[in-house]
Amino acid sequence: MMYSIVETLKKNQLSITDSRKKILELFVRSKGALAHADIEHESGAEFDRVTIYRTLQTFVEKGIIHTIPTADNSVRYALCKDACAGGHHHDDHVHFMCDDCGTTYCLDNISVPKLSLPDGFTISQTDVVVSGKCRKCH
Amino acid sequence: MMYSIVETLKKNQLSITDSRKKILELFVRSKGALAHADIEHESGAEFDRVTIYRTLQTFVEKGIIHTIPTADNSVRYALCKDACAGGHHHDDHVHFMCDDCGTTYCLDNISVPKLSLPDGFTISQTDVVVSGKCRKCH
DNA sequence: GTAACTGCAAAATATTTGCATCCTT
DNA sequence: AAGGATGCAAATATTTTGCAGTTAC
Repeated sequence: MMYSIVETLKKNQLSITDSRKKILELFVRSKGALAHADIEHESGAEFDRVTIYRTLQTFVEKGIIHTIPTADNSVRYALCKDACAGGHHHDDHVHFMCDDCGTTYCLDNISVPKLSLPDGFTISQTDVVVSGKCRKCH
Repeated sequence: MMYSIVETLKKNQLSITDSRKKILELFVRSKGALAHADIEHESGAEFDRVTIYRTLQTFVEKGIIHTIPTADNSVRYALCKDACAGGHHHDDHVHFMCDDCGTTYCLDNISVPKLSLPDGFTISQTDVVVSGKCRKCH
């Protein structure tokens, strides 16, 4: 399936700018999740740090990308599935982070099991963060 | 069951100092997880920021506390069960973070479901991060 | 042309490091 | 007494904010 950068931006009422196109393209091309620093480096330091911060924030608000909770509390982002768009991330995710190489995968096709919590707790979202060794590191 | 602050420190070959005793006591008394800032405030700003950083790091290394992956990537810590001690956190956890009040709970008695990942992935740890409304906020 | 986006400077916040002093054992 | 722990100062890293100039539409 084709992912159209420009379409995605338009669909979310965002103007088409260089930084948005290139940063979104990085996500589309990337297999794993990206941290702020990854974007800074992989884009060849083409944009200001601040622009990257603001672009990521905008993308998160629009539901184009989402943040990933990681075991080491580093901030990483990954593309959302179409279902996410609109700023509501009600889909449940499984994320995998490799202990060796640090690559973070978004395992969208693995379903998150339903949990039953103690009385008085209501669930709005469930994230599963798995650590271990990935394909490449075996 | 009784949790002995001093015993825990001794068991881990740590010298018994004021900051360690008081910070560990905060964790024992606290129902939820604590962030660096919580400790700074709740301890009455009694210790230097740096001491708190170093103490938390020491406790994590010794397996007395562990960090919690949160949906908003804020760094929080919670007491480990006895099984954790020794620096190996091989137990799987369910953590709950309230969208309203931010309180983070360590739900040790809820078991983490086993997942099957794609070929080539090996699991060392599974964290489940649940968001929603807690008891107090309903 | 206008509103939105970007870059630069700077502020605010968070974390780490070095070193002299103090405390635990 | 000796080694480790703490406090302070400062370096470094991260994130946010304000504003003027630029760009998309």
